[in-house]
Amino acid sequence: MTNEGTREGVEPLTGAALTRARVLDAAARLIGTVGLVRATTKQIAREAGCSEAALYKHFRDKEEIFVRVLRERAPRLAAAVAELPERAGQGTVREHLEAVVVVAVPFYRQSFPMAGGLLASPELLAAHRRKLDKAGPHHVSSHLADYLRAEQQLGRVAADVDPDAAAMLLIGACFHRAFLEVFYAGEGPAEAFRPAALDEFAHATVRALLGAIQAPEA
Amino acid sequence: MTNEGTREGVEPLTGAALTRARVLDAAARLIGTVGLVRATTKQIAREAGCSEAALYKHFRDKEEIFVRVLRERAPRLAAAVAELPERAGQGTVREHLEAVVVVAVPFYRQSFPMAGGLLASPELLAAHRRKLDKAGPHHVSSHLADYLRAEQQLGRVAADVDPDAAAMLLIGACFHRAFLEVFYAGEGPAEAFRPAALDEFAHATVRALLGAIQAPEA
DNA sequence: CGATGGTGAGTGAGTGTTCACCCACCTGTC
DNA sequence: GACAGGTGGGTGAACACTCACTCACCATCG
Repeated sequence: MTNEGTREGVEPLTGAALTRARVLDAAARLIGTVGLVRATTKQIAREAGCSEAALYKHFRDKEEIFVRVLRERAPRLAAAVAELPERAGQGTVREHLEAVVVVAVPFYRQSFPMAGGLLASPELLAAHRRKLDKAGPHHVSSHLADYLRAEQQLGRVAADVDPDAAAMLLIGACFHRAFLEVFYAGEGPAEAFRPAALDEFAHATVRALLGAIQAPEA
Repeated sequence: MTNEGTREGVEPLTGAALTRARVLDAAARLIGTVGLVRATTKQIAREAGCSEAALYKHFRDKEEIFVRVLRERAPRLAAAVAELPERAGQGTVREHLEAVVVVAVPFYRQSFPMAGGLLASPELLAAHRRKLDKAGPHHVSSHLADYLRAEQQLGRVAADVDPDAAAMLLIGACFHRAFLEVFYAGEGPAEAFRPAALDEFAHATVRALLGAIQAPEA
């Protein structure tokens, strides 16, 4: 219980904050391994090395633990994409879009087990939605569309393209890919969904988006 | 076993089959309204107008009810897309792709609440995955890719396009769109996700996929 | 024909288990 | 000694599922 930064060294987390962090880590780990429905208060407490009652010294209820995990432990996808418009004109469009894919797929993969629990329970979903003022899931594609619009004005993206539709295509592909990775975790047509294939996926997907699919004469 | 329509006359479903159908309808309705976690055996029985025990005369356990709902009540998206390759060369590519969008989005929208419950519970997911021999979710995009390949051989789709990546883009957009519709059901930026907008979405998305996004000189 | 027994559908009243959550109490630190 | 942080033990509620039983129906047979 006495804690100098002996073990972590970098982070001088004191008792209370340390326990809080351990609870969030435990919850995140359990959600990823055994799923949201088996991530019970008893399991979280055991994994965090404290009692069930201790959870309620730091969080109002179980739902708040999950909300905090989603907000404090998830990669900041929306924020990363929101910075893209500023980079318009630098590097290549292809590089930026591939970077989005490489960030977005793991983010969605990690978020799916938790989001799944929300989709299965409209009341949880409504509660969570209210807390996501400007970080809602639709902002990812809309920020990406903003970036494409900026590149359009710079002439690096064709003028007759609908930025919203193009952004939806790319983000949707990442979203679907992440779903398939979770769905076939460990089994199924795994060779296509192994993490090492992410770079290939990013390359092929961005290439398809950038290219024309319609034959010249058709 | 003997089944004349003596009582109903109009309804070919007699006692046992009727109850079974009512249970599946009730379960599907509850999943869509109160969510999977609140779709308890008690609620299903009440909604179906029978006792809880009666459920177990027709289904081994609760999980089997959900599996049957998913298999017998959901639109057959994979089957519909699987027929596409035969239609290569007929009509226009645009028409076929827009038709896919119009079918896929409602399908995914309806499936999300149930799939969400699966994602939140790896054991349910594994059980369900085993029963989906050739109807797994990755078949949708792979069948669509087959169709694009067929059109490619007919010269109606550019030869240098990766059919798998293009299919993933379109299906992914539908998948993501359906997710957003469920997530923002009733609230949020609803104007963009109203059902009436589905045709516009299909048109814009397919147009973006068919067009080139990269400027000629870049 | 009418008694007998088998059968599938259905039920009310439970079963054991698991869950989120909480109370009374302890303990180290300012 | 006040108090934040932490605990063991418990609580009522909800859950999926079961049990012993009823009832309607039907085939068989004395």
